[in-house]
Amino acid sequence: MAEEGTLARVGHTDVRDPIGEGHPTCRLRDVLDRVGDKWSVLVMNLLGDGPKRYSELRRSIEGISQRMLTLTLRSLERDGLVERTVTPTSPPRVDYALTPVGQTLSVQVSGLIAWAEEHRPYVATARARYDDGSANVSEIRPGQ
Amino acid sequence: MAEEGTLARVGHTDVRDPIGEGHPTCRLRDVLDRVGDKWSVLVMNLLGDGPKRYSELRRSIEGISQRMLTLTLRSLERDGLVERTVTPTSPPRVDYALTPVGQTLSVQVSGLIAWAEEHRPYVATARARYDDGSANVSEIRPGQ
DNA sequence: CTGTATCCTTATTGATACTG
DNA sequence: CAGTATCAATAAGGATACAG
Repeated sequence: MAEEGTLARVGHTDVRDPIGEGHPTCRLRDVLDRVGDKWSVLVMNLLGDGPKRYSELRRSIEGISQRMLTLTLRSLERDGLVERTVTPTSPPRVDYALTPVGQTLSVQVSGLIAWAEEHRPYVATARARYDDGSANVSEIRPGQ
Repeated sequence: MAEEGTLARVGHTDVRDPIGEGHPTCRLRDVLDRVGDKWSVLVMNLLGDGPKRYSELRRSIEGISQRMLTLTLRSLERDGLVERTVTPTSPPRVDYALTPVGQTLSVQVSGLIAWAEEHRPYVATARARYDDGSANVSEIRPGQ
């Protein structure tokens, strides 16, 4: 799925699955791709607090480009996870909100985020330990 | 983070955060990257059923290359999420298992997967509807 | 069996400029 | 304000060959 000449969709495999019919891997791939791109979860999480305008999202996320915000939003909209509401006023106004189903996903996402916050110190320590002791071999349990 | 000349680590930002100190975005990025790569979650999920050998994982995942399996496993090990046990027998044997903390993550992952399975039909429908009606403009609520 | 090293292709993201 | 179009850079992933 390359950029076909215009704003392309964010990641996400198509509805047809690439490997085989009911292969368990494929079922999973769907969500993982949905949650796996760089911005979707961040956007979903923000929208979890309530509807927001395009510009609000843009400011809140900080590192995101217009391109990626639009791409992410479109993709979420396509999957029925967020709803886009255009108010064609003088400077146009567009609001985004989680759909009911989108909210159920955002609950899962929150769980993930909670896990992250709780275990970040552990992971940081583990990484330091790993990166440190990568040279010596004493972790293969010498006396066994 | 490019491939530095050898098997490089899978995704994952470093411990230092790239934007700013306590920026909320960065906290999240940690997990999202962990869960966001193509194979980590699949591996964690398999290991959720109990320890498995390298070759078992390889067969179970189907589309994965040796390279990516090793990369993923190393990365998970580095973060203290899986434990690697080498048995230096004649044909070497290596087992991988979730650590206690790894199991807590796998619980979150399961939630995500459950969500996926439950809402896949909805998402598929939403996509079809979106892709279909992309041409006409009647969704901007003409009568408002 | 369990990896590692390379090379190569493609996917993803960012920067920038421009439009209704 | 809320996008879209292009182009360029990078990162991720796969294929293949080789090694302990």
